[in-house]
Amino acid sequence: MAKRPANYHTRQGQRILDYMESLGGTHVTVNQIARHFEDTEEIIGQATIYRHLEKLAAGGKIRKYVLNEGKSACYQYIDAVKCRDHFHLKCEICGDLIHADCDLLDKIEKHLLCSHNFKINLLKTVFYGTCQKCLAGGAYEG
Amino acid sequence: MAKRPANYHTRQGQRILDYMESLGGTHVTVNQIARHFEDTEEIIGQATIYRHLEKLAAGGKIRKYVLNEGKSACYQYIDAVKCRDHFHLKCEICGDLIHADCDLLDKIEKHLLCSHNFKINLLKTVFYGTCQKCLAGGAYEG
DNA sequence: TTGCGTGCAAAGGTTTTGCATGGCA
DNA sequence: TGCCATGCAAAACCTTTGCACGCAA
Repeated sequence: MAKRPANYHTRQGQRILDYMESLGGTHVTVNQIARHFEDTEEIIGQATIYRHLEKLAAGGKIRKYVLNEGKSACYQYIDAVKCRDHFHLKCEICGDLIHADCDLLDKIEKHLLCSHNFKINLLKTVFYGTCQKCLAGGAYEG
Repeated sequence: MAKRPANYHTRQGQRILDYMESLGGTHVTVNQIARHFEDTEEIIGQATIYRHLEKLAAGGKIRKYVLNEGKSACYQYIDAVKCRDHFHLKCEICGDLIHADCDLLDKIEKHLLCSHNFKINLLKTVFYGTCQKCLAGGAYEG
């Protein structure tokens, strides 16, 4: 009954995944991705990029971030295996992604499950805030 | 140099503030607010609602949540007395947004700040996962 | 009277969707 | 061959902005 997408292997899907991997963890917007393929003269429609990013994010290959409200979302390649058991802190100012690995996580996970009956998905959950550097530096853009 | 708005007292501004207060801390979107005034046959333009919400948020009367990039923001009246923070649990299956209000939040907040030097932004952070209903029912919509 | 606040409509931007076609399995 | 994926364009969506008029001070 659950309609499962076939997930064909296509040139476009491969190119997009390759590109995300090649960035080594840097985040990019859809616009930047689109421009990249324009530059390399690969024709990949914007809708296709969106569709693939959505799939990749759902599958845990990449992660989607929303740094500015009206602005476009950012996507970043992650290692789904390594990132399964720690949580992620995304700095809204510098954009850094911090992989936090500590036992608070267990507590949160258990508490949400026991007290709120909520099973958290760590692949998708991101804590937004301000990182050490930006807290200290007090670097505010105009 | 800072151009300070005069902040006239107007019917619209009062009505919007009244309405936000009357909700007692519940979230609403701009759309819900607009519909409310349509229902009560108060003519208040959408732009006016946005402008007032922005002012109220800037003045600390209400709080703005940006939970999803393309989706509309949520606004919540802040009661000076019971100005409780809470966190958000978003069910990936049914889409429900749960407002969880418990003291685990304080622990998380403090821990992230003390141990990870990370100041979490609760207005933006959302915990993704599976809610009680969907865990139990296993109800998948086609 | 002054000039801010308002309402309407249009613009701006990002993301989604419809549909005919092409490509993967 | 069947069906998904693609590309193009248009639509949908939220939010901001421009402008003339009304209303608070």
